[in-house]
Amino acid sequence: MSAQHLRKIPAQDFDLAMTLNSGQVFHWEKAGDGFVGTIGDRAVYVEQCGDPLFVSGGEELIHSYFALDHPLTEICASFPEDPVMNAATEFCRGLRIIRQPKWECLVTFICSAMKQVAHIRQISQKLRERFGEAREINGCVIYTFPSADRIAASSEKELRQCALGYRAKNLLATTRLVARGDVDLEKMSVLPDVDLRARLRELPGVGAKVANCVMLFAYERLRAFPIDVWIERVLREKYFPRARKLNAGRLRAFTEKYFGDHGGYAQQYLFHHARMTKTKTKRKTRSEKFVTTSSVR
DNA sequence: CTCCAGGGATGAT
DNA sequence: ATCATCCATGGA
Repeated sequence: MSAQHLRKIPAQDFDLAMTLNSGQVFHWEKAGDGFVGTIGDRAVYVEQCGDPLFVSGGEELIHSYFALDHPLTEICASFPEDPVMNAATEFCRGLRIIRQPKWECLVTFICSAMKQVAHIRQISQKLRERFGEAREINGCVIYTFPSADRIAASSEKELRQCALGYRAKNLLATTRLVARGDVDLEKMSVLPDVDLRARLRELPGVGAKVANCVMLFAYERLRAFPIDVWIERVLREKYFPRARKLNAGRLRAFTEKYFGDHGGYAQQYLFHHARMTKTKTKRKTRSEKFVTTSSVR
């Protein structure tokens, strides 16, 4: 795309590439010097050169989607002061929690159960290609995220062809609740955190973790603290290095009080930092495993 | 080949 | 309330 067709958006304290690659959204693709993707039913191109963004596809929409109005300095200043949190905050400078469409976010995280980020991207892509609408931008063909009505008109068999596996049944059940109007995701915006979480968890395929992801990434509930295998590993290794009887309830109680009003942001920084700095440990030999496990006793 | 992944539903204690 | 087991699929 030639530069004169792009509009400039100021974007201080924002890292576009890190935000899109931090495991909160899964459909953006590299294109030229930037990324193409959809925001709702709009196709968008975004690239970052220095601080500002250069975009085509609707400046106000993009400004809101990437949450450029979030006071990132204040948010980071609200984090607890400890070495683990400080390292993650330094590493994730410019990473923002974006405002995703609710339906799209809910479906994506129902599909995320026991899946690697790379595979969630594949599932998202297949759902879009099969059920969404094509859009063309910057020489790329991309697809909108399909509506609840469109997915409700499909079958479990069709969904399984998108590599959904056992998640297909839950996704279809939740889709039908939304398509029939039994659940109104937009109206749920007015609910306080506790009630919103409870309502989300009534949906098939939505447990504590997925509910918190949807609250954080689509309902802008910045306290919501999803605990997945990565975060649980960080908490156990870094914050409770020698604790026994550390169950889910105990972890939840700790995270809710320790990480504060922007716990969701803190969680995302810990998550991304842990994933990006993971050391590809050489697989332990049988004898090493024996020494390790026996020394724990 | 094996191991594991941004977990949830279910049933047994 | 808390815990064990099963669930599909594919990347590493």
